[in-house]
Amino acid sequence: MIVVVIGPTGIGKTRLGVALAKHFDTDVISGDSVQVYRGLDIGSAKVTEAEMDGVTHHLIDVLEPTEDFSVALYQTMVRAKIKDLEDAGKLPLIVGGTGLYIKSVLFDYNFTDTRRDPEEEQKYDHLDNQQLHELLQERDPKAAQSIHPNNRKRVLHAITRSDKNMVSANTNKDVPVYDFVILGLTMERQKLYRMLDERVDAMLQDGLIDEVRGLYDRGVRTNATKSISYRELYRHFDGEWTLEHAIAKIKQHNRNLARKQYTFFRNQFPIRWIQVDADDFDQTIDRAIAIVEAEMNR
RNA sequence: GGGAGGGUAGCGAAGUGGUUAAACGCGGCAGACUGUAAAUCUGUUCCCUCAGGGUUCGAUGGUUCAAAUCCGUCCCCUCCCA
Repeated sequence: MIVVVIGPTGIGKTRLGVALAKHFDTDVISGDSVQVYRGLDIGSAKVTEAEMDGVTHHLIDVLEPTEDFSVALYQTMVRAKIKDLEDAGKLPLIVGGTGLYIKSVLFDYNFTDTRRDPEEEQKYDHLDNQQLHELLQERDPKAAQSIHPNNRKRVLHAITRSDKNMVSANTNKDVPVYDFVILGLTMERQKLYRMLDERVDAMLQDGLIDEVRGLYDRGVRTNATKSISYRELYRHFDGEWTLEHAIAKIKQHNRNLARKQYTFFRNQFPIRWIQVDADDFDQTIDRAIAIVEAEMNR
């Protein structure tokens, strides 16, 4: 049995995670694609030492921002961690908001095909979206059917995959590989949006600008620095945006992210939703514990 | 007081007599999702609905078969001269 806590950014997953870990005497496995990077702390809303309150957190600070990361790697690392915890007689607890990453762990995703290959993809620069899609239609009709012509990134990936004689044959994404409960945190949209705006102001107070400036000055420009908080301030440092505009964009992007997360969760996971009352979080914790215990006793 | 330019859907902004409920962008909402996922992409967005219907373009009164688009009056905004 695995317990998973998901929910939009800023809703309180971290807090609930720590509470559950303490109650069930276990660790937290992060389900976040940005917090894996060292040095991206304030901007990624990474758990602080104080917030951890003694609870061990895995998959946090495991990579330098210059290192590559991917779903496949995440899946491998987390599955290994789950095994470690199970072997130690502990309840695996995954807490995070990166839907696909978490889904890839719980369901039977096979990342045996190739990863994206930018050099191979360049060979198709001369084709427009429509032509590319037609080419894919010939090579891998099944993939073509499920990918929109305008989604060039995915069309290209499917084509370069077909170049290597690998056809998309993955159909197991709905087959679970573990027994799990997924707790989903939710709250009124407008209220969440307000909290997100306030959280950005708090990050600024905590030194967000210095943190990002440090990465910028080191010349770090990777996928890690394309995440929210970092990419907007980079544009400010590049002279494209005023600080004020960058901050407004950070807030905007956090709201957009929250909405996108809801869409993924709602449609991709069987979820036990818990309505969060920010003024009475203990109630949220109690409800979560009750749901998990009921599941464990089934 | 004199002169010039404006007021268009949540916001910005096209449109300057008919095929315009009104381009486009943003924001909102919804959706897709197997190697950048805090990514990439799609749909939708005046109101009621399936077809279809009902109200719109500062206000009001006109002209016209027909107006966001032309004319009168009024209200508000910006700039310039006094």
